[in-house]
Amino acid sequence: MARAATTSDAFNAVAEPRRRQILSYLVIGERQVGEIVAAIGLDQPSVSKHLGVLREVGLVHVRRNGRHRLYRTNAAAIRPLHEWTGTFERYWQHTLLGVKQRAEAQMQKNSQSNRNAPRNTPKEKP
Amino acid sequence: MARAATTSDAFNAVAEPRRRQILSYLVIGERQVGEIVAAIGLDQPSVSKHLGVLREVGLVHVRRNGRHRLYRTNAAAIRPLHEWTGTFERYWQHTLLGVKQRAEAQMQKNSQSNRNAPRNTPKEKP
DNA sequence: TTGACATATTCCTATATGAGAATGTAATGT
DNA sequence: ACATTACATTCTCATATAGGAATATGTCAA
Repeated sequence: MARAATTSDAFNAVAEPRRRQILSYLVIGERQVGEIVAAIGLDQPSVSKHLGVLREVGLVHVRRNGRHRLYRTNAAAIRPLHEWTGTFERYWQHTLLGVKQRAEAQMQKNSQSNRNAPRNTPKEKP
Repeated sequence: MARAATTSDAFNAVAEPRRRQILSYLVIGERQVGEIVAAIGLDQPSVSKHLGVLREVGLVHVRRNGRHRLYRTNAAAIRPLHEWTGTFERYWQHTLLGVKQRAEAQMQKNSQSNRNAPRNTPKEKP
């Protein structure tokens, strides 16, 4: 069997980086395709195709307004992904730090208002 | 350009359902490949290949023990996915219910200890 | 050494991309 | 009616699977 279709579920649809970009962009509010094209920096047909995939799995909603189409992110469709990844939360909390150290880190965070916080988990050695 | 490799990042690796199954199974603790094969119900070579993908993106760790290899989920590698999906949280909270109704739902949840809670977001009309 | 067991890798093939180019379609203005 | 604007769709192609079958590698036991 080949790889599952990108339209088979939200997990597959979101695997493509440009589609994640589009979703992040469209969560702020409705935008027409031309705006997305300008914001993402991809040609119009490619954007339309990505929007087609997102539409098919329900990750975006469309509304027609004259000759424009207004897209917006359907955040609710992302929720299952958040919940699945969330089932691992209690495990990664115990991965790198001991309980005591995490408590200290928490206090730091509370007092220092968390500036320059790294966005992602640091890469691990291969 | 073709589709990005499954090994290009955690998003792509996790798009495959069997790999998600494997990750959920291996988060409990170390298991050897034979156990995974039995638990997942897929032939051994396929499981080995899925494990190879998960290894390459750092979603699992391996340890050799005699002729067995003990795999376990590296939950920390799932965290970036949880965080990305989490950026949409405040939007889906306002999708279906008004503030008042959500408050009521919250009280119900607190008093009733949440039995028979649905696992996923219900499907939407096509 | 030889054999058995546990995993990994290679080869094969049908299928599905994502981007680029070209074209189709619908709505609006004049 | 016609040109223009705003999107969507179709076609082509290089590339990457996922699974099945077969085979290779590595480790222990006798």
